[in-house]
Amino acid sequence: MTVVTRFAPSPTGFLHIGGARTALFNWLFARHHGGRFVLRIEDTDRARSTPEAVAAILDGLAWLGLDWEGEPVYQFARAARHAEAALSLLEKGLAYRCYCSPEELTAMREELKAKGLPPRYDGRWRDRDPSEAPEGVAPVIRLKAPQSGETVIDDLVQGSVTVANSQLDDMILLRADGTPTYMLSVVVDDHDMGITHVIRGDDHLTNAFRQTQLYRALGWETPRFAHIPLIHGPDGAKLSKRHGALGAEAYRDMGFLPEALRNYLTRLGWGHGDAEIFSSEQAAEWFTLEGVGRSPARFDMQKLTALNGHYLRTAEPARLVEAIVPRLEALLEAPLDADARARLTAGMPGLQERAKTLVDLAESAAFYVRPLPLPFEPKAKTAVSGDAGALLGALATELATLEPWTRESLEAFARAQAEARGLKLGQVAQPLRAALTGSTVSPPLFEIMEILGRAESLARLAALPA
RNA sequence: GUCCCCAUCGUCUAGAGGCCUAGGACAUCAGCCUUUCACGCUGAAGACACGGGUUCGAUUCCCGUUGGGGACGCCA
Repeated sequence: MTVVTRFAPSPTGFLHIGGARTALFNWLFARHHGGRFVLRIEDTDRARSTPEAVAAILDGLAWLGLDWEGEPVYQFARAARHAEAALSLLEKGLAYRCYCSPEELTAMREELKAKGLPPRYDGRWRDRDPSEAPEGVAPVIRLKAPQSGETVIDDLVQGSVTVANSQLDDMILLRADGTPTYMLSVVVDDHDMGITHVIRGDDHLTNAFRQTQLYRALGWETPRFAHIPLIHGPDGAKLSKRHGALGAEAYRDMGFLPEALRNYLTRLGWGHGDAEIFSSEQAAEWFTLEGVGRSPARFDMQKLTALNGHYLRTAEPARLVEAIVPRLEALLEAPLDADARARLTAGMPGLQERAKTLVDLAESAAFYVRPLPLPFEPKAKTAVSGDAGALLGALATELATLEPWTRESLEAFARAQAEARGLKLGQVAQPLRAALTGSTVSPPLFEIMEILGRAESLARLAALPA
């Protein structure tokens, strides 16, 4: 049997990080088994679903590199099929019409709650004769769920979980307006799409019981369930927008690489021995549901950042240049010319070694492409003032005729100058660094000078702040 | 409130009864490297929530307590 997994987001917002991980686990599981990973857009809530949200989710998945097979299934388009399933249940006496108004149900819940009882539908229309139906009220269709016994799900992550059927009420299948509810749609779609493994957030665990009842009523075999633990914020509470329940594109904008986020998310709630850094191909080879933990995990920006630093250091320089050019152009409010790009390309190895995110990378690369005069950080300004100013003037004179202009000879020059003046190398190098970059932090000085070239270096030495 | 789930360093985790003097990673601290910052390297500190069982022996199995989380919609 071919494994078929799915990711089924509702398009009411962006692809948040928890959803991204759910998609990732489904993708990994399918790949591990040589199966298929498909997408279904759960857009049956017409009031809240938007095409923008669909686009955001698809973009997020694409950016993360989670490719799905075929075209996404739009759930709303299958409403007629869902209704047909509910009607078939009605015919078989496995479902019934309920004429309660929403107000009546709210009152029922509040009354039960006040008594300290669980807020459930009491089944008042379950066995009532349809002839008692009130005039002008459109009924909903409810499943005639078993009232005794228990429902057990054999979850691939959580193990065997049992709930008493008395805890579950008769769920609504079809709304008064004839549209299907989520419970019905999910079951029908998962069945029709041939989904073999439903891997989703733990918050759906209780839904699995109701869905199991529905599968039984419909006479269908249930898929295997795997409810993965939720991701929490740094404070252990449910992940909110304040923490990191941001869209995937927010992580992209913060300068994270998709492979870093994939690696991090894979490791969150899943482990394979001591493995920490691995490709997605490797992860797919290793990925099993047995490796998924059962407790919720907190989202840790620092670890993601550290991982991102690793992937940044090992990335292709050319790719990183392309990634930061738009950021730099936005920063400088001007397009970069070929000369600027050449400097970035030459300087990238030294730059990427030091960056943690693409945002850092762009910031630290900016000095290579800024027009003069350079903006100076306070510390850098201090570093080129006073005695250092005179020193830089003297060095500039010597530098004008230094041959050759290579990092090796520049270093030899700086060492010789330092020795001749009774200074430490750092006392010569720091003022130069500050003068050439406007900062006290940069890639190796002589590498910078070589890349900048003699003319630019001298121009910078001549354009120091007052 | 009812039901369900969870529980190893600050965080993510390894651990499937003796291999545990509980391992790794991030973060933290100290040092080395060094023209700055990173990287890298070395070292330090740091956890089995608690209480009962079961067993010759429990981090590992069972029960309870406590703590955390989730679900209880004509939302998905």
